[in-house]
Amino acid sequence: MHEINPPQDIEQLKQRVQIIAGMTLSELAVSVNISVPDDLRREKGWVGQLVEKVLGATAGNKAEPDFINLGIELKTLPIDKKGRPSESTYVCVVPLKHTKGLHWENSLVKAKLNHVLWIPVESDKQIHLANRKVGMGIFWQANNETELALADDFNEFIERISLGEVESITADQGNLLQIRPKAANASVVTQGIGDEGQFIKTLPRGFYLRPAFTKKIISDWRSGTQ
DNA sequence: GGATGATCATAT
DNA sequence: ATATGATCATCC
Repeated sequence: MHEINPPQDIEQLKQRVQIIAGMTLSELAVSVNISVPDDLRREKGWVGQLVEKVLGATAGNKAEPDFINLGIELKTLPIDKKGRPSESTYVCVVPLKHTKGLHWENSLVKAKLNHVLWIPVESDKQIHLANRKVGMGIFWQANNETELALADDFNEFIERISLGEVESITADQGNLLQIRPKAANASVVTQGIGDEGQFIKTLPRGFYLRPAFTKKIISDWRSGTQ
């Protein structure tokens, strides 16, 4: 089985997206010669990594959009039996130091969310993982209003982090974005800024998109208003 | 049932 | 330790 090359242009990516729409995860797994786990408990990123391979995304852990030549970020979106996103969407790690001069315009969050390819995937646990189907992919870009709202959230978070308030940020903050732990476990530490400006050891955090936000993305798409 | 905080696998 | 891919587990 050969590797699937990155799509050369967005048209080629759109073709691939159309081909996989309606297929099961089992069918996709066969096409790239990997096996389907019994469940996701020990392989939480399996669906995302499968779709990456199938669409020819550059596998890896680089802090940049998946299709770097197209400026497009790939995200699978778990969809429950009611047709709504069942989980939040991880965006990227939260910078906890070197926040000086960091703002929305030069942020990784903006770079990744500039253009997103959402691939809906059934997440209902009553459907065996292998039999869950992929939906029609959605190419999405924020409108001006949405981008301003994202920027507001982002800038407020960065301000608090700069002020040494990282440890008092909870998932309640933010309208579209939120900050939550992002680590193998609660004992992992990274360097951050403390309340007196000193370096501290703290839990790594990630930016996530709230389910209510991704829900609106797909409902807008379905109603054709985009 | 939904949201928050915790966690799992893998690569570098 | 840091980044990617996320979902799990528990509490309300």
